[in-house]
Amino acid sequence: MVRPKKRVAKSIRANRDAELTQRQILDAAEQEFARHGLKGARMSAIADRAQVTTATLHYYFETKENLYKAVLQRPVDQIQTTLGQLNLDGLSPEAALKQIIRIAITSEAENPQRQMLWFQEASQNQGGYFKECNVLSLHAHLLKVLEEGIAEGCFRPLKPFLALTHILSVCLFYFTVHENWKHLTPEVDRLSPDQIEEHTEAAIAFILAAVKRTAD
Amino acid sequence: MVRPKKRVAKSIRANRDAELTQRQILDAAEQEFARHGLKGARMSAIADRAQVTTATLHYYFETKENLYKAVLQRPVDQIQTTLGQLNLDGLSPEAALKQIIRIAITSEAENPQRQMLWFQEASQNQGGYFKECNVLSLHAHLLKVLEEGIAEGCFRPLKPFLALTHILSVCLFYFTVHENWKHLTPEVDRLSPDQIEEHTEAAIAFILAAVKRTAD
DNA sequence: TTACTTACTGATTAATTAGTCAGTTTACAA
DNA sequence: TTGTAAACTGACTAATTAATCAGTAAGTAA
Repeated sequence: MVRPKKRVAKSIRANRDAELTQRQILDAAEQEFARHGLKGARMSAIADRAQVTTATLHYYFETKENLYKAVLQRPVDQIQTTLGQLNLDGLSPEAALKQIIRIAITSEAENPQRQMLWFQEASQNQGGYFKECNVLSLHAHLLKVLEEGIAEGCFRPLKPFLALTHILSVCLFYFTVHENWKHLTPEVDRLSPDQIEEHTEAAIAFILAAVKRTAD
Repeated sequence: MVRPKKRVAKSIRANRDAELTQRQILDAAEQEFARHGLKGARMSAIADRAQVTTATLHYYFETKENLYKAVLQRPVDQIQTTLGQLNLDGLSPEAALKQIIRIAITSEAENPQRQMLWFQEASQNQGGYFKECNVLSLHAHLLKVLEEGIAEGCFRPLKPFLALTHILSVCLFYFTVHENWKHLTPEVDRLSPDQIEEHTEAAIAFILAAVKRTAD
């Protein structure tokens, strides 16, 4: 005798808003993938954080890998938007550089976990998912400013690409290591607005001093 | 009727050297954990790379977590040794700083994948396994040099801890992003000795210019 | 009210993965 | 040669995990 299964009624998700649900899933997935990478991330952890079941994850994104790709796509789009608003025309190389430093730090501060997403992707999957999209337009702007400044003589005769690396280092490494330094000085919240402002000012002073031609 | 199992004879591992085997396992595990973190790493991948079976991994290290801890311990011991040979007495702050920059870059260049090991640990496990050990003795040296230089007036009046961060950024971020920049300029091997030497020289020039008091 | 579509889930399956263990091979001492 | 301990493995188990799918609740239009 086969007893038909009786399911209990569900209340669950009040919203029933496909767009909102997907955004919640992507937010949760971004956290999880940033922490654990593609392989290390757990669909169940993402589902829990997004307050849905794993079946819902598959309903919207089919596979874990698709969800991962969707997560990677978001910051790309966002950076593209940010840079669309950027206009450096008419600024001196020095002023333009200051502007770029501020933008780099600000956009990183908004999503500090994306650092790790980016590094995980490069180290685990050889950056395959990033290959085609040019996230690197900020780099292009910076490189142009550096080359102009060197040509005009207001910057030292730097090697442009190494200088680019070192400048971005100063801006971004702060966020890369902030987790590592939590256990050094647990009382300081290095992601608080005023700590980030201090970092920004110090970074500008540091970088400007490093690249500007000294009076001779 | 029970047919008793006959196992075929094995040649396999010629060496049969416990110490060597363990080192091979640790090397393989360091690569795998650096790429994928604790959760994402696969015991089978480690076993394959080390040319042993997963049973051997458990024979020597019991659990995945123990193996992970053993992997983390090695760099700690190694850095401790390196710093034991360091002597900055009698050097000017500027010369001492140059020395520290060279050491930081050199030791990072020897094991560029350890960057990720370190970051993975911080982001995945809140740096729990690192808490008790003071890997940070290089930081202590650097901080001391900076404070002396500021006090003597040969460095600008920097905030010591932010300056420390920015200096280490310039030295280390190069290795953090080198995977990300492979797909930008695939033809350049940024880990080759001469590329690293270029980075070192540029980093020294950059940092010194950034911290030194300008003639006034 | 009814018919239909979309959003979402519980329960289950198939595949992967850490961990176990009895047993085999090698080195070496007596 | 024999005995013994250490090094190592093949074959297995238990647990975890991604993926599936039939089915249910909610919205919507006729």
